[in-house]
Order: sequence, then C-alpha cells, then structure tokens
Amino acid sequence: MVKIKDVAAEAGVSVATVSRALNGHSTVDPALAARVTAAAERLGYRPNAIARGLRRQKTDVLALIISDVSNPFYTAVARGVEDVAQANGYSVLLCNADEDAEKEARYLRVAEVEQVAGVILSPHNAATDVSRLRSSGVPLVVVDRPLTDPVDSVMVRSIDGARAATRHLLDEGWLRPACITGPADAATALDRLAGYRLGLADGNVSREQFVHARFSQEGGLAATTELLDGDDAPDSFMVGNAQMALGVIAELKRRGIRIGYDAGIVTFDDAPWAPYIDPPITVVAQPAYEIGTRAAGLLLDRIGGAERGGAREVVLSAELLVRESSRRTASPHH
Amino acid sequence: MVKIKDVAAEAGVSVATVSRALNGHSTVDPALAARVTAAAERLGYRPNAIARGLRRQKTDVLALIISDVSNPFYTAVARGVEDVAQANGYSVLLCNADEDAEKEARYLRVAEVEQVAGVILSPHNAATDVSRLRSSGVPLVVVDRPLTDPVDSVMVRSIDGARAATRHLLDEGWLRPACITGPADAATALDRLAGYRLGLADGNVSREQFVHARFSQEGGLAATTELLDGDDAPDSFMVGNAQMALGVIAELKRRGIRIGYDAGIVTFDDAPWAPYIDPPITVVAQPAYEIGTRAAGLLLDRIGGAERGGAREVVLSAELLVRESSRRTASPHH
DNA sequence: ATGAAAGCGCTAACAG
DNA sequence: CTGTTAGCGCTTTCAT
Repeated sequence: MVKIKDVAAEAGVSVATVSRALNGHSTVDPALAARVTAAAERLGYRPNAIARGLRRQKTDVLALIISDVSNPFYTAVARGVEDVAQANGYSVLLCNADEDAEKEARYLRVAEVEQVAGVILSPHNAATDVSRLRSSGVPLVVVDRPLTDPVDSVMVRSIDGARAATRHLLDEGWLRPACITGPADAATALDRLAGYRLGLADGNVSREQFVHARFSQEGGLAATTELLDGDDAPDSFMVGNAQMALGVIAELKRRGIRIGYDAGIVTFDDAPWAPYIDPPITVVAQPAYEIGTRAAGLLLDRIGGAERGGAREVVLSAELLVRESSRRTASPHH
Repeated sequence: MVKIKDVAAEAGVSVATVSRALNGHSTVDPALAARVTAAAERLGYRPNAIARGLRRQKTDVLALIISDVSNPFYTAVARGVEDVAQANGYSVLLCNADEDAEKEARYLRVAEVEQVAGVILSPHNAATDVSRLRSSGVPLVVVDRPLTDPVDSVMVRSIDGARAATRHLLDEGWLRPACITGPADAATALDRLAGYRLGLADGNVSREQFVHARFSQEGGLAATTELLDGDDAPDSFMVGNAQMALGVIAELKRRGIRIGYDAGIVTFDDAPWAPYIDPPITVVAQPAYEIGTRAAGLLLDRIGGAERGGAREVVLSAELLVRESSRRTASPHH
C-alpha cells in the first residue's frame, strides 16, 4: 500500500503538504500542489478512508436503512438519496432491514460503530430505538414512517391519498370497498386505514371493512381470501402497497373475479408493472424519488452543521393515477 | 464517546485486557472477562469500527456492487449475499452502479479506500477494470457477468435457458420468434442471443431476428416497436430480462396484440409480478438468491485465506417455467 | 494471564 | 506557505 509518506518522499515535501494539497486546502503553492498531485498519480496513491475517518471522527458515508429492498417504492427512494449524496461527495451504504426489527437494530448499530456521517431511516415502527445513534450525535432523518421522538423527517400525506382513492372507488359506483392495509403497528398502515375511513365518510357510507396484513404478496393474498370468504364480501379494494396488491390480484384472478368489472382495485405505489397488468392498475403514486432527494438534502444540511431549530418536517403529496382497475364501467377483460 | 480506556478504568484492568476480553481471546481469566463485559455494558461501550479497521487493516464490511437496484433479479441476489454475510458477522454495503460504468468505477474506488473485506460485483461489462482492487489484495467475486480477468465467479448457464425458451416457443407452434436482448457489450445479452440461435437451430428454423436494447422497460418497448414496424414482423419474443419484458408487454397491449394468442412471449427472470400479468408470463427463472449465497460463500472463503488455487467458477442452471404467455393454444385474454 | 507501549495512515494544531 | 509532531481508538507484539 502506498501511503501519504511515500508520496511526500516522491514529491520531496512533507506529509502535511501532501495532505493539504490532496484535500485542496488552498494554502498550498500551486506549483507544489501540482508536484504532489503528479507524485500521487505516479505512485497510484489512494487515500486510506479508514485512517482519515479515525482522525476526523467521521466518514464520508451515509447509511440508508430501508424496510424492504424488494419494494420498488424504497428502491426509488434509494435512487433519490444516492443521486444527491453522490453529487455531494458521499457514498451511501444501503441496508435492508427487511421489515425485521432485529435486523434494523443491527444496522443502526453498524451505522453507529462505522461512524457514518448520517443516516436516513424508514423505521420499522414508531418505537424504533434511535437513542444511541442520537446520543452519538449522528444526524438522522426518517422517511415514510414517523418516530415518536422528534426528528427531521420527510413524509407523504398518505391519508389524503387513501381518502381520495376510496372516494374514487365510491364515485365509480362500487358499493362495498374494503381496505387491505399493513400491520397494525405500522404508521403508514394506520394512515391508509384512516384515509379510507375518511373517504367512506365523504361518500356517506357507513359500512367499513378492513384487514391488517403483512406488507407482502402473501399478506395481500391472505387478506383477500379472508375478505372474500366472509359473509359480507367486498366488491372493491383499497390496498396498502404494491406488493400486497400483487397478492390481491392473484387471488382475484384465481377465483375468476374480473378486475374493473366484478371488482375494483386501487393500490398505493406506482410500481413499474402497474400500468401493464390487465387491466392497468389505478394507484396512489407517492413521490418516492423526491422523498429520497429531500431526505438527503435535510441530512446534508444537518451534517453541514444546522444544529439550530428543532425537527424539520417536509410533507409531500401523493397523487391518484386513475387507470382501469378501479373503473366499474370498464369492459370485462377476461 | 466512551472508549476502551474508560472501560479499562471502570473494570480496573488495562486496555489490552479489555480488548482481549471483548474479542473473546480465550487467554483471559473468566472472572476478569466478566468484569470487563459488565463494565462495558454499564458504560454503553461500542467498539469504534474505524479505529479497529485502521489497526487491523481491514473491516468487517463487504461491498456488493450491482448493476441495477430496481431489477428484482439483483435484489434477490442481494438478499442471498446479505443472509450469509450477516450469519458470518459481516455487514454489506450495497452499491447501485445503475448500469453506468462511471458509477461502477466510483464504487470500486470506494470499496478500495474503505478497505472493505471483499467485494461482490456484477460487472457492467467484461472490460470493467478491477486491477486496482486486485493489486490492493481485496478479494473479489463476480456474479452474473464474467470478466476477462480470471476471477472467482458464479454464473448461470444463460445459454441453455435461452435455448430451451426458444425451442419451447417453436414447440408451441410459433413460427417467427425474435430475440430482444441487452446491449451488445453485455455478456449476458450475448449469451441469451447465442442460446436463442441454438434453439432456432434445434428447431431447424433459419430465420433469425434480434435487437439489442438497454436492459430497461424503455429498451424493451423501443425494440418491440422496431421489430413490429419492420417488414418481417415476428410472432413471438424471447426477451432478455424482466424489465424489458414489461416494455414489450406494454407495446403489445397498446397495439391490441393478444399475448398467448396473437403473439408469444418468454422472458428471462421470474419477477414477482410475472405470474399475475394476464396472461401469466412464461419465464426462464434464474436462481438469484442462490447466486447470492454462493458468491458470498466463495468470498468468505477467500477472505478466510484460501489463496491457493486459481479462479473458481460455480455455474448454476436456469429453469424454464411455462405459463400462459408462450402458449399458442391459449384462449384469447382480451 | 496481564500490562506497557508501539504503531495503523491520516489530519490539524502549532511553529517557523 | 510549509514542516514537525501529536494524537484519533484500537489491536498486538513483547515483556513480565
């Protein structure tokens, strides 16, 4: 390994000068700086990020801990984070907590011991313990799901989205919409349920019906089965996320229930496949990429030393994208 | 920050003993070890991974550089890597090269300067430069796509999969299968094309037709348009990956061409949505999760000091999963 | 079995 | 503007 000392020898200067030159500390004679750069180049020198991190007590990496890598929503968030991090000279360590509180805790610990410059987290639930991280002074911003602790966050107005989606179902003439949402301890799941209720109220319908399930295909499928096998089967569904929706669709198709004709569906998240399903799926699209860029912005800001002021919260809007799956007037597709 | 020195003071021993005790270096008196553990616990001590990394000249993190986070194939690989890494005490830094040679180079550099214990890479193309990494002695294993340099790898027999898929199309009675594959500089794209040709030969058909496109929805869509607008339009498609397939499907639907009736489709990768599209999509499923676990295994092995022997290569098989989209006998779905 | 002490490669005072 | 030097927190000889 070629180290700063070697470069110093090669360039005929001191290690301090090499460090300064390589870090662009203006106070270096241009001629010397050039000599140093050349020497470093010649030797194939690469600064040792570990040593630098130890000395500076911080690294140039951000940790992004997401709930589920296979959820397109989160990968879109990740893209947003990555793009702005990259642009500001940070790398991002992407961690997949996998909707598992234990894995999440482990990554939080890793973030702490690796002395990352900051972390962006979509908490498993509001009770996620970030106290250690905070007491270590690591800047944190949460996305998608809130924490009980006050902390910078970027959220989306899920409630409004769910409400609009439910109202839309009613407007299309569906009479018995049900809500399939996430686990009862997930704030987003609760928000979506709350929005569903509001939408029902808007349409003056008092019949409500919902089930909590895991945010996965299997969860959506099981919920659908449960609902359809009950004695007051719904005629339409407001679904909590795209993966669940896949399960709902699977079960509906299995039973020969024609979407957009016999049953209506609206789901959260505009997954890449949503427009190509037959019929195309109506969705509540969340601005995932922007969530990422905004979160990274907030974080960089804190890292840059914005101590003053309490927790900042940015709230983005979701948008209802009407396609065919929610139409009652759609011609049958099977 | 509470450091090892504080723990030493608290426990009334030397820092060396604390270090040894905390790292389980057997040569410590059990009683003392217990006292140290208790003290560390009481103080809320967390080892500083940076300092340890500097001293030991390596960290406990693995870098996994994938071509595209939004491709379900790679996220499945990531899961596999993560599971075995985790089980062995390593964290994994997931990096998204985004099919961009420059981003890939940047992450390779990051992996080097951060002194990761090893890297798993799906190279953008065979020319990807890993010489620096290798000369730094960082263990490397490549997945999915080969490198010209000899290096540990885990690949899948794409050719056989593509061949079987093409033959299957022919067997179903399709007469003019086309191949939509990835960029001409991607080995996987070439393999899939080669397999397609072999499949054609198996069926004694000489007419071949293929187009290279980006491994994305847009790529698939553009390729389909080009093919369909040509004067010898194909009646079926062997598609290079799931994201492209989404584009193909979109374009077919837009034109009112009924899949499984007017046209056949087989695509690489069993994306979660593939069975739920109407009609369900026939796929060549790659053992993505296993690719990840095997790659991590190879890597851990090297990290553990398996210097001897040249590059090891594990080759896995892909499996044709026949569903409806490739059937010619399927009843129309629209 | 335990402690003292020497660094790992780098940056940031502090001098000059 | 440049050089000398003291650590960052930890692991690991080398003594004891």
